[in-house]
Amino acid sequence: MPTAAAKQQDLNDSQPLWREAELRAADAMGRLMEFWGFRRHMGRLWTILYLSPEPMTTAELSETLRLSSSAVSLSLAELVRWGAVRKTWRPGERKDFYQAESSVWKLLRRVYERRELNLIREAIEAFGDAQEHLDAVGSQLGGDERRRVDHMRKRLSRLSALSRAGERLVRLLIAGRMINPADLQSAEEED
Amino acid sequence: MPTAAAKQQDLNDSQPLWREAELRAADAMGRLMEFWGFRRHMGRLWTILYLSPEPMTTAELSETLRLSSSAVSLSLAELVRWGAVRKTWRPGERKDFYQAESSVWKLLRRVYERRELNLIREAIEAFGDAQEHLDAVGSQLGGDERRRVDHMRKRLSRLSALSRAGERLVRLLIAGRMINPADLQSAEEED
DNA sequence: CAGTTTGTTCAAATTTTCTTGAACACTCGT
DNA sequence: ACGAGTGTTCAAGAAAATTTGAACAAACTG
Repeated sequence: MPTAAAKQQDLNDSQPLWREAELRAADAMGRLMEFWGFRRHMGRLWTILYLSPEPMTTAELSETLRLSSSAVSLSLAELVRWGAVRKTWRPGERKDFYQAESSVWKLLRRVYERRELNLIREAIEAFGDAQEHLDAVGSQLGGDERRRVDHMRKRLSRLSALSRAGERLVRLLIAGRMINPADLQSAEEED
Repeated sequence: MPTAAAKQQDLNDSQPLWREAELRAADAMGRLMEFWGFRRHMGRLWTILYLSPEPMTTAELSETLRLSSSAVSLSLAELVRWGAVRKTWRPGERKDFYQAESSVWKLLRRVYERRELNLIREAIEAFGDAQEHLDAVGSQLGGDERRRVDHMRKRLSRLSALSRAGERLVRLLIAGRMINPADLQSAEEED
């Protein structure tokens, strides 16, 4: 019976020569995606598909990355929902084949549109709520309390201005238009 | 003995009227920060300090957010490392006081500089390694294998170009200069 | 229609991350 | 130097997430 080490060696031997390069790229993308708030396997799977000239099956993917078929199924489904991967089929084959959406720019845009924009909008809303709340109680107060609330009001309106500026920037990004980061800078200066 | 609900009510009653607004804003920022890969408490604590006209002590912070003193200490220390919060002291007081860095733009820039830029650089390096690896094995092959490796080479060089374009964009952002997202778009078109 | 093959869902198990209270360390005033 | 008041570190416990194998479901074949 072969030892575990020997088995591992066999595995290495049976891999195509370019497997190593493929895995390094996949890992790099996995780290990027994980950092960006996605499952790491989404980045890894997408990269394998992106580097492959042919669509691949779940079996090939799970073999390449040594993932269970359920992990592959889960992450692929999410990639499909994000439009990062498409299913295709081949005449005479019953399996599903997957291929990567190859325009990274398109994908970036979609994520900013669906996810980041939403996040910012929620923040804008929350800051707005907080401001309303302050306005409601502010009038009842005097003295120290009043000064305190006035300070909060100024700061909150800066946060609101900043987040609205952020929203505009993301919109511009999505539209592929020029962005001026100085807009953020000035959003918190005006008073 | 008061019930738990009654205790909670007492607590509510003893809070200043603006506490609710403060907490809403803090929570919104906590969500943003958590999404952005930081501890959620960092966003919450920073916001409380940002809204306060006076520097605050750890005791006040832990009371406001109902956090253990160790949680406060941990997150504050990290905020200090990021330059998002500064310690100050008052004559005659032994406690540490904390105040928020109030320029959000400065903070954004620092994070992009220290963290995102680094992340992209690591990815660029990894893609570069993968390319070298491919070049090393590519020459030994022929036929199908050769075609396969050529395809990978094209795709990898696109990933490299994209990540280098990303690095340039982040640099521009940090410098506060205009950014053209179309640079990303064109980075993956040229072949 | 029975039997395969393939894909998805689910709950349990594992791993990772977060939170906390207690122990430790440090500083200052007496 | 001692003791009170602060702040930090650490290990244990709690919570959250990821991962997996197995059960289930769906689609096709003969």
